[in-house]
Amino acid sequence: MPELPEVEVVRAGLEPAVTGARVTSVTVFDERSLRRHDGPREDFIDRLTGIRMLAPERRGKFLWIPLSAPASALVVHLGMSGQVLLRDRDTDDPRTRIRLELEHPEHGPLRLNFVDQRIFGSMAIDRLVPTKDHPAQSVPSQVAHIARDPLDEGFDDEHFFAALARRRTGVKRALLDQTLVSGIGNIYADEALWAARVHYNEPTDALSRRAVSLLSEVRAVFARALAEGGTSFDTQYLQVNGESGYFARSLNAYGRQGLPCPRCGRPLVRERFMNRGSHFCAKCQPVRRAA
DNA sequence: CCTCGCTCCTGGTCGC
DNA sequence: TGCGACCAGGAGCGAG
Repeated sequence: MPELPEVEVVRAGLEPAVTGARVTSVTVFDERSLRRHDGPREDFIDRLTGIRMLAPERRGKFLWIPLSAPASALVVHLGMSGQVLLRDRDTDDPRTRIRLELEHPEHGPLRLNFVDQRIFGSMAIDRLVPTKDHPAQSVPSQVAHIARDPLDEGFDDEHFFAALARRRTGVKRALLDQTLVSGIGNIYADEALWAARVHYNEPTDALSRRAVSLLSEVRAVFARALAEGGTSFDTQYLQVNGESGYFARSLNAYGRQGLPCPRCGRPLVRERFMNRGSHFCAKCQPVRRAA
């Protein structure tokens, strides 16, 4: 499941390939992948064809490529199973929903396949709007309600702690709320909670200072995943061009139910929560109640 | 305004 | 061998 680190690897891998490239043709194989586009497929195709792409940007799990048409961008969300694959002109991929043919001034012709098995992801053309807290920056309108992510220079730690404490809910639900803090999905939420020794359903207003270590662990988990994703151009290109699209992770809690906790040895537990799995150590992450 | 549950989706896997 | 049930979960939406 692509969360912030995976999306960032895609963004970085796309950057050298698409920046300055011109879109020569667009094919929409499945209109459901345009669910978030405001208009029919013809509108999407018309607005993209012939346009030039600028350097890709990201906030949380949202990725967008600003376009030469003023104040507009191609917004990409990978959803559960989305991939953006850079190919040569002759290569196709199963379950390609949208295809862009590009012409790059240096790299020549390039094919960009948007592949998505479960069609939770999407592409859309959207307008860019200034951000509230930093009007010199702009983001797509459909990203404007998303909070900054913890790797964003503009992320305000104290503001986050205050907003977290005001919530009347469990901490994992809060971590997954992209309007509070963006980029965290189910896997890295479980990993950060395990590292900070916090139970997933602990009330946010009971965290107190452990919220500080929780945010710190979120950043550490992201940093490790990014390090695994590689930072060289070649590695990034392989990710974007690769078969799976996602790099292998070393996980301590997620998906490890029944296996020993790497910290205390007690078998890890998996419970259903919010219609998905929560993986944790019942000893290291005991249930606590509000103070 | 806030919280929470439902819905969208497909393909791999499992059990009968 | 075939087929139905189940499972994975990000994000938007509407109910309360």
